[in-house]
Amino acid sequence: MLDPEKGYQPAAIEEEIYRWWEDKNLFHANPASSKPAYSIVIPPPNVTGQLHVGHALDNTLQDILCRFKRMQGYEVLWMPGTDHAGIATQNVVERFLAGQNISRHALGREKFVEQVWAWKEEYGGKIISQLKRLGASCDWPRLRFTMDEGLSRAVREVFVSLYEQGLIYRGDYIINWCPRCQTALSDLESEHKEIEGGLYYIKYPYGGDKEGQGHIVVATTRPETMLGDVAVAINQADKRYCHLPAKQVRLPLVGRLLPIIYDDYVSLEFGTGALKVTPAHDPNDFDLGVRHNLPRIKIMDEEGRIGALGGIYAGLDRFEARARIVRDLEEQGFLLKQEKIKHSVGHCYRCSTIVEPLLSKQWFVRAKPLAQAALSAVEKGESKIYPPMWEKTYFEWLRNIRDWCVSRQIWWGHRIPAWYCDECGEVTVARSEPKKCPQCKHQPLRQEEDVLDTWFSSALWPFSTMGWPDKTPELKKFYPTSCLVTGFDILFFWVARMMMMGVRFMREAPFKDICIHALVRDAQGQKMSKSKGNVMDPLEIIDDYGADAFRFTLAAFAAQGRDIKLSNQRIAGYRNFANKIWNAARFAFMQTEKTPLAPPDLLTQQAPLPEERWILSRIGQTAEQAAGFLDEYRFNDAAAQVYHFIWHEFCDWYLELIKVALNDQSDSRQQSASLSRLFINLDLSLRLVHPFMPFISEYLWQKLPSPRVSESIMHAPWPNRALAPYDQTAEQYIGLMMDTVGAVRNIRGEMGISPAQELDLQIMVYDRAAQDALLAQSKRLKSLARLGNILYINEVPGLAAAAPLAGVTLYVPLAGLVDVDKETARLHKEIDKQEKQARQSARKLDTPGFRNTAPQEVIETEEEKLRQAQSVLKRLHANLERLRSL
RNA sequence: AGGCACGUAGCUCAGGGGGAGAGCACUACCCUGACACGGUAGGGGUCCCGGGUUCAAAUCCCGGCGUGCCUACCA
Repeated sequence: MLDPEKGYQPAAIEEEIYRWWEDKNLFHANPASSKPAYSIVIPPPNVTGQLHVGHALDNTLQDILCRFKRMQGYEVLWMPGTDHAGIATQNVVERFLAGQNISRHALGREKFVEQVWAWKEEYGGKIISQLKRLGASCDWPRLRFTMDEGLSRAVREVFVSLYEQGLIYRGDYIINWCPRCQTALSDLESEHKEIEGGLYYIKYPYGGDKEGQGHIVVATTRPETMLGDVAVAINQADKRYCHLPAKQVRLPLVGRLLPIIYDDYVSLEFGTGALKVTPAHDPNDFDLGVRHNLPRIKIMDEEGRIGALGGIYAGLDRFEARARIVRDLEEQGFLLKQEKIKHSVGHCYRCSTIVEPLLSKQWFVRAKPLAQAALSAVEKGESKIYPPMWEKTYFEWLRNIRDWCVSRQIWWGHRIPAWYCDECGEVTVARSEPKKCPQCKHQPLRQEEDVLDTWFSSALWPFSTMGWPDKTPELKKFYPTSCLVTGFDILFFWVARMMMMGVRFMREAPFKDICIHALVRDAQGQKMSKSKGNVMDPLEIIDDYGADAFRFTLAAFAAQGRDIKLSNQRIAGYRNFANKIWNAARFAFMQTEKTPLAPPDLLTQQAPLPEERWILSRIGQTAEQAAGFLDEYRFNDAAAQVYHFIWHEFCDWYLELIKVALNDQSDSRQQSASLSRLFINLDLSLRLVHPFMPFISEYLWQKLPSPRVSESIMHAPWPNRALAPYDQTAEQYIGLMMDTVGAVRNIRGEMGISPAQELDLQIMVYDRAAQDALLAQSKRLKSLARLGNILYINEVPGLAAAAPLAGVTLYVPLAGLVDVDKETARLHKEIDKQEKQARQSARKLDTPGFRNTAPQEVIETEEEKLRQAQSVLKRLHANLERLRSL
């Protein structure tokens, strides 16, 4: 049945098991169910995406929760879907077309969008099938896409109603512009990175009637923007500029006269205290311009080139222009000095091009009122964030939120439902395309070319996927969702905005809990990236170790608030764990070949053995604790609990103990009863494993010869105290026995007595209950500790080795078993050897040349050797002591 | 610049006012009829440093040092 030669072979069963689950429709969530609801919406991966370890972590955690809650009797909806991922996808397809020498512009908008759809049809399913390999139990027939019919309707509905409520507006503001992607970006999409740049000090000579009588020095990192300067600003409190001779300066290279203005915004510390003001190309200067009513001179175009207003520099790329202007300033004596400076500069989060702050007409969402509601939902505890430290970050961002630029000058996305009348200039925002202008009746109207930020549709995900704006049974049953599981990297991009939209349009926060997990890194703690070549492919990991082992590793690592350092070594460890489970089950199955299962009435007649009561008690305890941990999203603690239970309680003790009864041919009734109970306990134990390791647990569960409570382990109840009652007596009995066996084994190991050698044991008892407990266990005690006779005594015999326990002291008579003289001689020899080793290592470490010249590893080896030798010495001396006492 | 986290065994990390823990790695012995992807036993730590609170601090507080991350409109 289970091939003993090869051990557990995950690849052989995973696909089959998954197909069976799908065929049986076991992931389906029924909104009409009377069970309590539990729901999660998947963070939709990009349609063009490949499954990476981040997805694997995220979805493993969600799957663990879903499977756990299903077993606890909830009607579970795990809503799957994919995201159209505006700029990212457009870039991918653009690059693909570029490979065929086709440019997006040559193709035209309509054809290009067709191409993207075709791309999506071809590759969009890839990540879904990859999620299936992970074991994700999503309700796949519900699969949604942010640009499908229903979700697009939700997007239009939200946009129009926000517009009607005055929460969406269009206007000229400074936005982040990516000259490569040729689109506006939101503040979040501009990633600040520290880079080395130049700080240029430029002389602006006094102008007007003070022409040629000195100058003011301004400092800038972007000298090319001076072409758009309209003023120089100083702080009134700045003593250096108390008595300026002039009210104007002349702009070098250009010759324009600029007013000197005064504003508190200008820092006294930075640069020279004088600030050049360029309202069309800097967000602060823009604000200054508004305050002081300054003109806006836009000198750069959308491709990052100097425009017509840039005079002789027109047509130059922004960085060429910078170099040219610096050169010209220098030649003409305007450049005072330049220094190197480290400063943070915005980069496009999709293509890493340096973002240009640009004056542009865009659509904005008024964020403050929406943010306020999202804020108070968490403050009031309507939604809880785990771990709580993220709350602060969440609050901080929402409190300082700025309006959200939602228009993008790309083609792939939801086209903004606004129409322009070229006749009268009227703008119409509507749910469906208006035939003619409502003002002047002109037709046809021209639709807005821009599309929405991809995060706009993601923000609606928790309710749009459930059919909103219709009132669907799904919304009624499953909204708000129980939990959102995601990485902290999209806390603002996505989580905060879902909160904003959810509270606004559903009047209820979209999640009861928000579980924020960390990032997956490589074994050295480096962020995985293609350029570093340290990317681990989840599919390769699954091929090598199995999905279960991979999942368990992720869960075991998912400690709150700490990044995950993934290593193959660790995954191999949990692969071994899967194998352990496999072999434990194999042991049970093998017993059926020689022992019949007990009929039901025999099970009621035959009282359970202490170890059977004990393991049941442990199952209950493990189930309880693991459940508690999962409810607090402490996946690592839950996983550790299950791991320890299976390996170190179920396998190490229960299986070893029960072998005694299973092999006792003199009592076939007990054999049968114990075998049947073994399967019951295996059944319950597999359930504890199932959320973490769904494949192996289902496979083995299906093979159980005993009757099962449900078609799949997926719907087998999570063990509780009713199924696995607490048994204090059994826990005490077995605990004492475990200690006793351990003590005997310790003596055996330390004294170098062969495991095959049968030992006698003398027990001195101070506690009557302990004696009774041990007496009752003597058969199993003999088997596990390989004992001959057990003797209960009242006084200390002359020749013995002792190990004290609670209530008893154990003596193992060693006369005749250990040749004291021979063993002593051996130990002395060994000690000499270790001392020599230690001296050698110590000497090497002491040699100055050694330390200075040797590579790090050599030193570590010597230190390791020294440490090792010292610890061995310590132990050898202890054993000598012991021998002397014999 | 501000904020948040972290510093515990060789490595990766739990824990958290009174006994210093796990997994892996390491050492020794064992191919014992579930499993060598295994078993049994064992070694190993100034819990970053300095102060304070306390009968008691790895744990709480303050201050350092170090590391990582996030936010930000300082030219």
